[in-house]
Amino acid sequence: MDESPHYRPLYRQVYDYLVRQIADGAWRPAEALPSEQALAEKLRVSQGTVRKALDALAAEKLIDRHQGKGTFVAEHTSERALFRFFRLAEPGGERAVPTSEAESARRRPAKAAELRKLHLQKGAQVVEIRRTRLIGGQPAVHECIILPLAVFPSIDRRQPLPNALYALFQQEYGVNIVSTEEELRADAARREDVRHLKLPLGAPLLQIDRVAIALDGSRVEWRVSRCDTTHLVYAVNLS
Amino acid sequence: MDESPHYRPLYRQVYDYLVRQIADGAWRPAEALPSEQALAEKLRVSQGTVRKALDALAAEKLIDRHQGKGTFVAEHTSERALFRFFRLAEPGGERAVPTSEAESARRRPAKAAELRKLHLQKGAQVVEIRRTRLIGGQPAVHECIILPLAVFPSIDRRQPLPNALYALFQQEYGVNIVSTEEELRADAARREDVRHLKLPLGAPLLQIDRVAIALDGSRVEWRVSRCDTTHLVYAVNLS
DNA sequence: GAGTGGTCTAGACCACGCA
DNA sequence: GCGTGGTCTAGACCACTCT
Repeated sequence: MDESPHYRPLYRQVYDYLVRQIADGAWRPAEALPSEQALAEKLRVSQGTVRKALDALAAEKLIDRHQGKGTFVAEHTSERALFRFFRLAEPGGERAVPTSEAESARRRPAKAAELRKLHLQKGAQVVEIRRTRLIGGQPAVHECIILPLAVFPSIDRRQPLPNALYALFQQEYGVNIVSTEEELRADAARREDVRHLKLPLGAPLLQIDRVAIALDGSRVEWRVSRCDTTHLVYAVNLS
Repeated sequence: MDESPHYRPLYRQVYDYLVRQIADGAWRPAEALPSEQALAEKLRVSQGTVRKALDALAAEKLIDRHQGKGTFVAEHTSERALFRFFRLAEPGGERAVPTSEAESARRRPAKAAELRKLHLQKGAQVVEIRRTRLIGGQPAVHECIILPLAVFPSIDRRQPLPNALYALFQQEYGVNIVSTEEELRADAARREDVRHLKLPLGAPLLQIDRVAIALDGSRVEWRVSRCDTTHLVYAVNLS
């Protein structure tokens, strides 16, 4: 494996090695990794040590393991991505499924706030995507998405964009979203919101400010969603 | 251990046994459990099997483990409970710390919605607590908390209530809150909100509807918080 | 030094998916 | 029946805390 001045357990080194391999695309999404035994022999450690590393990866949903079948790179299918990061639901439970419309994308230099949010260098280019999302045929969310052009080259030329952007990020750009940081607040509908969401001016809406973080820790998306929560709720389960 | 018709791995049986022990208060919060070796001998399993069960408990934050010291029942100190389940923060990061004022508690029969939310039987008594919470000296949240009287006997006579209710639940009633289900929506300030939160009528506010779930899976608290998010945000990190 | 949890190993056997 | 991951064991050694 590798040597470092500070002590790092063997299984941790195996873990880091595997994360790097996945991030570098050594195995495609949904493709099988080598078996525990094969990895153990290749890395010259015991099978138990490999297993501990793989269990950690599975806990973070980076891989899927199936007894009798093998270990696979987790795939950001649109259903999974929606279920994992899209939190709007009917009050009481059922997860809501959105469709998109009225989409636009354009590239431009990043503004100061965007440089800060995405940890970009001055002068960086971004793509701004705006779209309205419908739930049950009704406009429910309008969102503004900022992406660094350097991470997603020419993504602005790729219209229409799929409903689940994170699946596109993974499949076409090799970018795995592993976590998000969100800030929620209530705000009053502005003229712009009235236009997008058929709400009265000043009506309360829920604003979700999200930064998405990739496998390598970089901040690759800033998304501000303004949601009509008359018929929907944002559902969180903490534990 | 025990026998059941369906297959349950040994470590799972050890896990269930330990959960039951903790739920029954076999060890007080912050008290040490027996060592891995001692548990292994008592339960007639290998140390590795006990370890796997303990690791799972630690992952769910039911116990704390410290190399060289031992394994301890996790304690819901007020700081920890606030950090874990109180999500209001300054925009950008710093977690906000609330104080309470204008508190009231009274017992009464549960209403229909409360029976449903808390899975109570008709005729059950509940305690309704209302309080305003200040952040930085300013009223920021008004909440209405519904508790089943059967679970928290005489809790209505215990005023003033501590800021962190979940620590009280654990220490005085043996009730460990392990998870919550929340639904968030934006709403317009009503007359009642104006009185509590110094907001203009109709101003947007964030409503958090939370059910808290105890170690045994029972639903032991329904809390509706109405928050002024002019200066605060609700922060969520998903992964 | 004694006792705790943490790491690592080697090997046996079980449960599952598939051909 | 073979190969996969899942469980379980026994034992060695390491790292940390406390006395």
